[in-house]
Amino acid sequence: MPKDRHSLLTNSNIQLPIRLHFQIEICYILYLRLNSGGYFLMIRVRFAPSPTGHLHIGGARTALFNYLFARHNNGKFILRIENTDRTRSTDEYIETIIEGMKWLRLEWDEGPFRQTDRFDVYRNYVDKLLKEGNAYYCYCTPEELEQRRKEALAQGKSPKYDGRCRNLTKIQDSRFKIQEKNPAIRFKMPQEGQAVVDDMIRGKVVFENDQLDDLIIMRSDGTPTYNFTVVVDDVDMDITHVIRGDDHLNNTPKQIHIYKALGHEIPLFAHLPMILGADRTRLSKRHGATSVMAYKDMGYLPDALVNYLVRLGWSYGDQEVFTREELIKYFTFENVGKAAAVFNPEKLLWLNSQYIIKSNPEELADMVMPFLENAGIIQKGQNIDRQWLSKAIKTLQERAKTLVELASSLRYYIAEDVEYNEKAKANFLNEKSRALLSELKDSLTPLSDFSASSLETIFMAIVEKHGIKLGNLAQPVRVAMTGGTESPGIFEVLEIVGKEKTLKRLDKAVKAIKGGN
RNA sequence: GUCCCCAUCGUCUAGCCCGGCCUAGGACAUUGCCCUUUCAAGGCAGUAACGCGGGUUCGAAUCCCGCUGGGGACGCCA
Repeated sequence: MPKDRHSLLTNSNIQLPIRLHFQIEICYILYLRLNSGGYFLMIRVRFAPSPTGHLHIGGARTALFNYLFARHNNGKFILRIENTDRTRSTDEYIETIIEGMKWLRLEWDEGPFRQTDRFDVYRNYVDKLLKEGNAYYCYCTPEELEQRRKEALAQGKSPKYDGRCRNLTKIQDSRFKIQEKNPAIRFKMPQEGQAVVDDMIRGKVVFENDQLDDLIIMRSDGTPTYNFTVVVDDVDMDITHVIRGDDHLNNTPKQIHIYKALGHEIPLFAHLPMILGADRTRLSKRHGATSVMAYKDMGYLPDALVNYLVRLGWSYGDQEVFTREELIKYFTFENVGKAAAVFNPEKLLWLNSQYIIKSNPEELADMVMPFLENAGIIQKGQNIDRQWLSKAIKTLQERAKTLVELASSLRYYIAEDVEYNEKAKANFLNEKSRALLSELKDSLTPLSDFSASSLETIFMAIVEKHGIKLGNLAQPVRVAMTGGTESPGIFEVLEIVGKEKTLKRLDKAVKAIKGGN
């Protein structure tokens, strides 16, 4: 296996078109297969969230692309928790992130690893850099640095670190140590030449090294920082492809130099375009729900959310709806776009309705239970005939866009009684319909086969007898049965509600009209 | 201020690499019609986009340059 697989990709100094670049990458993989006696590159990717908040839409999309890329290539997907910021990271957030990943079925192969468990590893690498002259102690205080940054910005200058501790003499250094100043440790960034990021989405992105500053890799309290730990972990975990948000593109040249200082080959990168809110700024709480679990609570199906998220930046011709298997089969970075995407809740809602239509009623019955409890339609632990519930759900599938809506429509099937919508009552429960409702009730009373088809026969007989349209009978019945004017076909509704409750509700409607007048 | 990224309907996108099959396709939303016991679902039709300016070329959404616009990054955050 060649030591520097990257040289194959970076030797050419022309700007490669992306797709050509891609072909080279594929050739490279084939090359490995051919030249390594059956061994071929095992793709290893990771999702590395910081537990300073819930799993949000953007993070979930990043996780999803990592997952799909790994599965498509029979590689490994690793979950790593980046919690070196101990002041903001919490275990609760670690749990909710894991919960979100599980809900979306983004199964990982290794981990979750926590960076806080790996501090000795980072310490070793820091010592190595220090010993080899690639890092140095910095005695500037955060306050001083903040002050200088402000000044530079005010003067319209770059807020880059001025490097004043970079070349301290041994004497100066030990003088500071005697003063018991706790130093941070900075990485010595090359100041000449360029760093080239090899990106699967954007091609080669060139940065001038003199733009880069000596970043802090270890805080004065001895904890390591992100740009350092991310490289150490990716090296340690043999990550071959770093797939993450666009907002990290600017960090990448710095990380590349750390890879080099560590003597490790550089992975391939994929910087995904951002997800924006309706105002085209970075998606945040201001734009509505951003946490994945909030969508669960709003009655979205995980597969619908996954399907929506994948289409933010990725496409496969004109296809909109994908099974998980199709996603894995079709996913490549060749079809990932470069432009940021606006999160559109309406399209997500449409996809969700499509997924509800496609689902088995039995599956929906399971999924809707918590929502029924939440809405107080059934009590916790209350027994409910699943077969009957599935039948009821079947009539509602194409009418409910979320599980919340589904639960709420289920109310008139399950509850003992219904409450009338005022407008519906005024429009349909009147003197004219009273006789029809009463007649229907009488016709239904002796009926033993309470099925939709035999109910239809009875309805049609009444309609014909009076020379009216079916709607003239159906709408008042609908109000009597559901309290409102919208429902599945009236015969199905009656069949599912059942004879006993149907008669009761018809009776109540007739009485309501009498009482009302 | 500096650096980086991006640019097709209101939104997600196809087409761009390899210029002509583009009178720019699909989807969401929206409007109208059909179906219909209501509401949906479904079907059909409509409105709607290559940011601007220069090149290159017989020919540019597609290649090149500039501009404009948008986004992101510049932490002892990740």
